Amino acid sequence: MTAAAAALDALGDPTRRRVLEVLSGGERPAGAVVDALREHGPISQPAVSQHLRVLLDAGLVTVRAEGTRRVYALGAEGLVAVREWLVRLTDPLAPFAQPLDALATEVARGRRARRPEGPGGQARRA
Amino acid sequence: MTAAAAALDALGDPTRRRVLEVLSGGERPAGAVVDALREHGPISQPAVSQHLRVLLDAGLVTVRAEGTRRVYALGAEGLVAVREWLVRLTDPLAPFAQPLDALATEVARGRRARRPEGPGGQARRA
DNA sequence: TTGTTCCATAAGCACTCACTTATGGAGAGG
DNA sequence: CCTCTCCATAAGTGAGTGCTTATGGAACAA
Repeated sequence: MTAAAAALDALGDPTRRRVLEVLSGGERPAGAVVDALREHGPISQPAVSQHLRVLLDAGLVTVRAEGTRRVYALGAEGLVAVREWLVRLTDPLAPFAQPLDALATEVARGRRARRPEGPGGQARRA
Repeated sequence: MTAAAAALDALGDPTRRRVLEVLSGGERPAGAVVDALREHGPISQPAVSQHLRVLLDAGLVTVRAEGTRRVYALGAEGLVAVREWLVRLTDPLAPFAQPLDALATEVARGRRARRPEGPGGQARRA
């Protein structure tokens, strides 16, 4: 939910997406990410560091200290949140996963389509 | 690719995400989208129209003219592009989908090459 | 015709945010 | 100790963009 929001906000930036694509090749220290990004165009080390911070806060990457290096890797938490948000959008049944029987009943019963009515017509809707 | 980039850029805005969530309940004319968004806070009709345009360009929604109304619905094109981008990130084999035979060969050869024995052998490399 | 509804576009503005340079802390080694 | 490498943070700046109000076109009704 709000995790998906943070992740999708982070994915809104093309440079951050490229960082993730770099990390999809395996974990790398921050410096290696900088080098990889520089093959697509000039960018400063602090810029990459700031992007990594945003991705970290969004759960899209993880960090591990190794000596003087900070090794980054793809983070399942954020990626799963995005995937679930997408599924929820597409799959109309997902929000009703709990009362599954009630939903099935409604679907079976339901083909007599009713259009929303006019004045005062707030129909019974489960 | 660039379709995923456009879609992810569009998904970077919270208001646009809410538009998609509204449309996940079924297709709606633009005015109904405005009404739905207003339940979360004040917003102008042009603002929603501009967001719908961005979503349309990104393939995340489709439009259909119906009389004087413009009926919007979720667009598969953009959503699929995002899903595939996510899969490509996570699945390390995806980039090698083309030379599938070569990959299979490599896998088979790897198994043949190392025939570790007994209980003690733990070395497992990917 | 006139009037009304629905919606997109134009123009302008404020604010976010991605970038830069400068700086300093933490670890490894001489 | 000192030095070098690696990296994060601070501070400031410019461009992008999401918002607003104003406007007009298109379809339908009277």
